[in-house]
Amino acid sequence: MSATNAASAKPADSGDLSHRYTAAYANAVEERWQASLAHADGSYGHHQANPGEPGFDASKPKFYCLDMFPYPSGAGLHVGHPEGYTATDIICRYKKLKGFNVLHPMGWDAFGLPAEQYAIQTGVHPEVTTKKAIDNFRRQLRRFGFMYDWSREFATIDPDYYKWTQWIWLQAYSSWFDPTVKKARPIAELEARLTREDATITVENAASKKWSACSKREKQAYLDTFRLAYLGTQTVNWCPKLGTVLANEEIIDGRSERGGFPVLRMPLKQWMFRITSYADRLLEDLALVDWPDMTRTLQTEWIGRSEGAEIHFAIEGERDALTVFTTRPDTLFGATYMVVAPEHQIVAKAIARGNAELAKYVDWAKNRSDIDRQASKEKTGCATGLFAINPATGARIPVWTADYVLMGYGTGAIMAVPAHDERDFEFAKAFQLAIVQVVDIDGVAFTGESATSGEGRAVNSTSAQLALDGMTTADAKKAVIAWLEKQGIGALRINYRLRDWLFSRQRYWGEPFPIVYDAEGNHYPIAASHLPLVLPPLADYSPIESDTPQPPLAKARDWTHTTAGAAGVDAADLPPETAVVRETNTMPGWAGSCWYYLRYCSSKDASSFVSPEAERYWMLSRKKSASTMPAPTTYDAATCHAGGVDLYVGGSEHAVLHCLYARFWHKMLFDLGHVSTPEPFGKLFHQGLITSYAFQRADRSLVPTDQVSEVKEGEFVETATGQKVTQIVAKMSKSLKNVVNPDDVIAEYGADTFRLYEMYMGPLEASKPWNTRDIVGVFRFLQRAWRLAIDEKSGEILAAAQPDAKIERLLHRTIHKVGDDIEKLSFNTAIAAMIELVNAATRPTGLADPTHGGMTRDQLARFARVLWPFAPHFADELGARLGLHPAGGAGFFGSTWPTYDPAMLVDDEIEMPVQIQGKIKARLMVPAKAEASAIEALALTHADVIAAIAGRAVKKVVVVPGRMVNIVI
RNA sequence: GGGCCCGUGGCGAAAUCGGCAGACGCAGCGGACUUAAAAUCUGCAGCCGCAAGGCGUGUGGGUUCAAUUCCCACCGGGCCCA
Repeated sequence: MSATNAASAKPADSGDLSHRYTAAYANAVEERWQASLAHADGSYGHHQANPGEPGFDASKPKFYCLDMFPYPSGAGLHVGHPEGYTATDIICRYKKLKGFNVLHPMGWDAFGLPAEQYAIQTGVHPEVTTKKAIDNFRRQLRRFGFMYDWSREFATIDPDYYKWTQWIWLQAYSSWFDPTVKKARPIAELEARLTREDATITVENAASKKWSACSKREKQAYLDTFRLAYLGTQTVNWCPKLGTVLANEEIIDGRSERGGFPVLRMPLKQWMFRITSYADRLLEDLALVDWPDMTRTLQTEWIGRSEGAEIHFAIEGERDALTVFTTRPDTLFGATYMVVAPEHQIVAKAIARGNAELAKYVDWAKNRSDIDRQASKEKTGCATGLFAINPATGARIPVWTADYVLMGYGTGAIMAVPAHDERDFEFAKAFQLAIVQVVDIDGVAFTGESATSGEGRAVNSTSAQLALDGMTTADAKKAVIAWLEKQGIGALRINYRLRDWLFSRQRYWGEPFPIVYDAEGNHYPIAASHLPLVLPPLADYSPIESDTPQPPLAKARDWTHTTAGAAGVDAADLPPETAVVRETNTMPGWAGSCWYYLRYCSSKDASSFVSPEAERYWMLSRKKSASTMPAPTTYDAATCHAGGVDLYVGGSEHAVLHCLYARFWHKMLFDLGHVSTPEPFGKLFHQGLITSYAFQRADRSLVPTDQVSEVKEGEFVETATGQKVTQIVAKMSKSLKNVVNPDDVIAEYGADTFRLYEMYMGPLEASKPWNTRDIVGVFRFLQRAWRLAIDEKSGEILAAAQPDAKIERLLHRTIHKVGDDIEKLSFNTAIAAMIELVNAATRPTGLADPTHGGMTRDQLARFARVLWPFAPHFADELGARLGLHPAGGAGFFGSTWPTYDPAMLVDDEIEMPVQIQGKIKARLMVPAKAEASAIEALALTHADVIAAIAGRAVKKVVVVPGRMVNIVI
């Protein structure tokens, strides 16, 4: 038997295949390599040095690859986690071989409700359960062999981390958005300017006062209206069940995103972020990043910029006008009534005039939950008894209130144009209000039976004051706005759907705000030198039952009641002995994830939230077109990438909230000079959801997987009843008993097989069902590759002495294709290419010289490096047995990606199909570089072609060199 | 209701500057090896048909020498926003 012929090395009858690549063998190999990454100093894994540290190579380009860090739940890793993590691990290993400095960190998003709820039930501190969950997650991630730089690991609950979360919040608190330069600036600059100019400001009760004449309190109140983090009274979404208020973003169809509980609206004083001041930049800068179109669209819609007009309607008998926002000022003549939200202050005035019916309606409407308000199709409302004047027509129009107008949108009041708005139309019909057509839409007749919406030409829109008839919608809008501005009763206005971000939560398990209040309720920041403000332990975590939200931290009386000096308030602001009370709300779960990618750059830095040098190195880089220029020191839009992180991979469920919040924080930090780039994430990618199979009865109810049997291929019945059920794809869930535990899969096949399977399932971005039966395919691939290289009896290398020309050629192609596919994140096709190579090499019958099958040691060494990003333990083991590195330690970590010869990618001769009328009739072998005319001549003289033409006249011959020939007759 | 995305063998999928549809894997069927099975190797395999051949990328149209790919309409599924 030739030792060069791996495939014919038939296994002996039994027993002594002690080096066969079985699951147990794979597990042993993997665990040995993983154990060797535990270093003597207690650290683990591969460390990537920062600039200035020993071992840092400044000549290499950087690649910062980020995974969305997980929330460490008690349930451990889900199979969905390793999907994205394997993808980034492959790219990072590849980039490492390609000569990059690679930053690939991991950490824990560890504040949040589940741990707090568990604490409420058990009394165990959330930190205890969370740290236990983190330990388990870390163990699982290491078992996958991901090459994270564990020296940079942290959790958002670490005081050393949230110290800086609090610090960043203080930056926002001490900043304002200057609209003239469209960026954040220190509020001290605003204060200095007001002092310098001795500006006249508006104080309480709309009185005007010189800055120098203002009291300290008045100055403070004025500055507070500018802070990027400010205390605002908002109608909030109060969720009694969760015991907290929620952001608009956390509510879906009137219920909490988490848990699906009802949400009530109530006014409350809360910490807010003035994210709306960044609306335009958040919108514009989406053009600077390489993100999925879907995600960009979602953020654009979420910000919801709309151009229109603000119009002030005079109210009979009232001093103040009623202001509305409309995107269709051109329909002003059609405004036949007005509607305000029940919470609108003008309603209170109307009630004060003694309108009992109105009071009754408002009470009823206010007590309706958002669910009821949105669910009811029937229009409800009540006339306020007030009348407004339509400035265009001079007509008296009634002011109504209705719950379909929400206080949170626009100004909480609308001018109703029933002829051209569906909801206004229904309302007008229900209450017999006038309907006047003012837009003639091409091809759509206005019948009075329904509203017509869209653009057209103005009709019925001319009065002594204003003439619009005949104008296009766009022109009419401009004309109306110009007229409103001239009259001083309105103006062009840009409105956003985006609201300011409610940042307070009535929760325990979150970052405390570094702020205290004096007896009068004035707020004072805690100096940075007193951070972190550590979360105090509690004995009882349960929510405080109350009509109003009561944060659990209020129970920590010893902590909340302190003095200004002890808390760390600047003595210039407040004498140190002054009694103060701490803020008892905490920050939401989003806080920690808004900047964690920055902390990874220098996660142990004690003197700043991120070391400026490390931040600049990892976040700032040149565009490809400017790659020959020296490394940048400051951002330059023409030559630098706007986004810092080179690749960010995570689920699309974070496409709006997390990715919008992080951008907002990043832009604030950018404006204040703390980070180098205007955007945090250059390229964003969403991996698809891993689903599972489930079974459905005829009535569409679902049956847990363990209650179903397969009677024959593809046919399933419910075991208990014998009734037929259909196999469908569904989300993994405990109730359906179709959740796959990664630990089990690794035990059965090894981590390398798990990694390969998830990458081979399909495109990374696609949602795909887990099919346990398919795993064996990639496992067999590894077994075949192993057998190709290793003698299963001795464990020694089994290599060909001479390279086979065909295999060498295929190897070059594989190196090329796998590298290309990794860059495109097309891992399934990369793996298919490697399988083809191994199949060809293990099938000596297909080779030119069957006695020289398999691969040489040199070929195996190149193959191992191609496989390494995907199945690192396997590849490192193979590398060690080939003598390329020691059997343990870094393996191929410091190696290079194999090169290929472009000449090997093209064949000398290729097969081309010849079609007649689009049907293939013959196949032609032609030289790869043959001219079209030569191919045509060859085709027309081919016997099968002549037969197929059967003497008919050839009208046209289309030759696409390298592709095909089509003959038209 | 509006917007976006997706429909390819029994299954996961591949191929889209328009150019041989179904690479690769699973499941399936046959053969070799084996007392047998597993494992391995090897062959077959879109559908109809003994074959020649025909039909095939959700359905119907269109553009083109040529359409999974581009355009229109519809059907089905998903996601987001109302």
